[in-house]
Amino acid sequence: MTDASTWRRLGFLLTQLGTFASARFAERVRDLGLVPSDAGVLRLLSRNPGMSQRDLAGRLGTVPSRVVVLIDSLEDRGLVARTRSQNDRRNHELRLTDAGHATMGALRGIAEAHERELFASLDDEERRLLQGILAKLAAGFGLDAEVHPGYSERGQ
Amino acid sequence: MTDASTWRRLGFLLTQLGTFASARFAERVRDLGLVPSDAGVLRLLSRNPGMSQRDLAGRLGTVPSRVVVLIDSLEDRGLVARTRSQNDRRNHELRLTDAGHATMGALRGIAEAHERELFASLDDEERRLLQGILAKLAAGFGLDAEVHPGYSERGQ
DNA sequence: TATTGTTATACTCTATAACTATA
DNA sequence: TATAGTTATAGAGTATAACAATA
Repeated sequence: MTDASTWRRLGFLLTQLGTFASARFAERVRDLGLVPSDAGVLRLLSRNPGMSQRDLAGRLGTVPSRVVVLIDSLEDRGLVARTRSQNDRRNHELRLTDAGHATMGALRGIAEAHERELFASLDDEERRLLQGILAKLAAGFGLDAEVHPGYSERGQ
Repeated sequence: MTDASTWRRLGFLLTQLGTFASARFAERVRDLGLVPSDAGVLRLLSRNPGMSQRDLAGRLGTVPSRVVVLIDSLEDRGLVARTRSQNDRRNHELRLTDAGHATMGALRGIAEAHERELFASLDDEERRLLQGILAKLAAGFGLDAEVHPGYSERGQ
């Protein structure tokens, strides 16, 4: 049995490191002129081209009116395009533009550099163990493997 | 060498799980009528009674004006008391009231239950490994062992 | 009548700057 | 003149509700 101080420290560490990792990622994407929520939207649209705003809201766990603001901003910067669906003209189909795909490519590079930086102090065995344990925890809590958090309520 | 998809997944998992853990902790402390930032302040004051607001701001990584709001709220609820320092009447010495100590006790119980819930799916060996790896990472990034994140800027 | 997206609006959180009281 | 704390204020992010277009 693990003692109480270790019990306490584990959740604390997870929260601290998760926050640290997010903040560091935010710094990096800012170099691309993006905020973290932009990055998540681009990622989701690159994998699911043609998604409607409503689908996107559902997937991100937020409300449609928030998606309007997110997409307005990305559209203004020429990274995402809205086109009216021909099947149902109420829908907007969302897709990355060419510039959006290019930014998405840069984002992949940034994500990889981010990972390398974060886990540079671990050896291969430690990384493998950490990956296994964190994946087990995430699966247990039903976390969506494609969606970054931070689209609803206030982050804590 | 670990392959690229594993690299990527690790930081992603850390952010997801950290956010999940914070959100779950926020739910639990809400049962005590607190928000997470209250919990961190109570914790710090219980270990450092007599702290000034300026010291607290520095420790939390935020600005003095934010501390005013945090302490106002805790004082209104009778959990923290301000007393003018006799050495330097510009300073407020901050201390938990009796009710504040009682709430702090309840908070310890909640923190422990939180840990048990989060890591229930792991066996002792996995917990030990996770603890070692996370502690190594946190130390490498210079994270303060006593301070929860979330007092500056916006959560991500 | 129901649904998609939009707008208007309000609320919370946080930071900056000006202010007061003490030193 | 400098420092601790406070107040006023402004900005960002997010949600709710009312609305227009389409089904």
